[in-house]
Amino acid sequence: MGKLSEGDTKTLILDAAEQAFAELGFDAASLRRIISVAGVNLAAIHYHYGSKEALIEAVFARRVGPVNQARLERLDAIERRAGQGVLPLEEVIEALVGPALRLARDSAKGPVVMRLYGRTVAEPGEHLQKMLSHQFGGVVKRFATALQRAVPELPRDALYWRMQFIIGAMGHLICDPQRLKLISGGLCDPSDPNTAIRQLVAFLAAGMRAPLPSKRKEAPRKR
Amino acid sequence: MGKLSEGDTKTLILDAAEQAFAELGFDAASLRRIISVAGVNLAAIHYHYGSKEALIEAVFARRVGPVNQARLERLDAIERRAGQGVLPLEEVIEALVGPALRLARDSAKGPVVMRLYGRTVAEPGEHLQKMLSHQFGGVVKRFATALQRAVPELPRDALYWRMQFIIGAMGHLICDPQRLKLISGGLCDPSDPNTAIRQLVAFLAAGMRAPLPSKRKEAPRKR
DNA sequence: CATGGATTAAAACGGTCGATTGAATCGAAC
DNA sequence: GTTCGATTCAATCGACCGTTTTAATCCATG
Repeated sequence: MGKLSEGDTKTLILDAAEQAFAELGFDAASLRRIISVAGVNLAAIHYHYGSKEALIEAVFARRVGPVNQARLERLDAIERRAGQGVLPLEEVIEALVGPALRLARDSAKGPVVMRLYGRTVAEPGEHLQKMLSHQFGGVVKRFATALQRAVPELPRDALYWRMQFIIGAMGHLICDPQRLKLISGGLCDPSDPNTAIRQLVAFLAAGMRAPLPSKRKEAPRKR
Repeated sequence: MGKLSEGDTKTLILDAAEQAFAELGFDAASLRRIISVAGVNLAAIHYHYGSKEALIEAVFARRVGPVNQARLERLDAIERRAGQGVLPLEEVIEALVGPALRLARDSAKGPVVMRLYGRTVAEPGEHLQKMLSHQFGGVVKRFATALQRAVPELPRDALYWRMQFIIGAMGHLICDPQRLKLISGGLCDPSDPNTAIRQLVAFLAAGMRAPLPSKRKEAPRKR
């Protein structure tokens, strides 16, 4: 039972794969590049993981598992504290976006992990999408009911629309932090998770509390 | 001077490539699949476009150009109407997200175009990112100043943070409309651009008007 | 030291990719 | 009707991909 973790081939592969996937994307990152960075043999990947798809899943699960667990634990605490009453909206949103954004600070990997994490959402391919549904399905369901309890007067269709907006804003911030620094002229530093979380939670909570859009005025196109 | 447009090889390639890129992603969509759908020869792609990269750029530019033009025209009209006063926030946001979301209705292609359009944001690769900066740089700058004029009391750093959230929410909605229908159990129909725009604008406008996040309470992690 | 399962190493397999070549075909101008 | 540039075609190139195979090496156990 190898309990060796430093220099362990399996972990070396995982680290190099994570780096390569985040930098180049899942398709463009070849196994040969990964093994050259990891300093191991090509066949080791298939020996330890079986296939490239399984390697992708392993890389993904290592990071997403703890994040989703942290999300659910925070949500548990919030619900326990609130009892039967309404849930505090800001805290629910923070439980959803906080652990993901904080991943950049907790891990020595830094922005690399963020890009990997956010990129998967937009990636095509049946395999990745199945994996996403499997990994996030439960979390999405739990937070849907939690958000409903946080803004009880919100109709269900608007709730789902706004959840989609939350996921999009969070995912884009996670996926591409460099663009923010670029367009802001260096004014905003996306690698600081505390500022990012504060700004994001304030924005999203206000969005969740927005009055319902008026039904009419749907096609005022010139004529 | 070929003014023939129906059955034109160049256009056939462009249409098939757009379809394939949207469905499979830029890397996974091979030129051989594109030519088999278009019913043309493999060499025709290189004859008319020179390379796969150039083809991607052509596919992208055909759709993004008109969208960005529509955005700027709408913004021009808003600024003209407002004179020196503050700009109406909802209309500025609608000018930014409306043309992109409406692309699905205006084009016969439907959701295919949406997925292509949104996917590029999250894609890695130096070439695509250069292209993005070139295509969107001006639009981002224009809308940054316009949004500043719409919420004058907002500090500049918060403005850029919130612009990033706007782009993320819009991009995710454009990129992956199916997930919304899935998680909402069919309650929300993302292919209806009017509803999508109404919901998105209401959410984003409220987010832009959100009070500034409090500075403290930044690390209450257990200890 | 000998042994046998676990791990690593080197080499090759079949396949697909983007790109290129050179000949065949088309179509308008003379 | 011939000519010539524009376009299409089949065939192929070299490179790289993920995967597999087979042999060498390690290492705890008897």
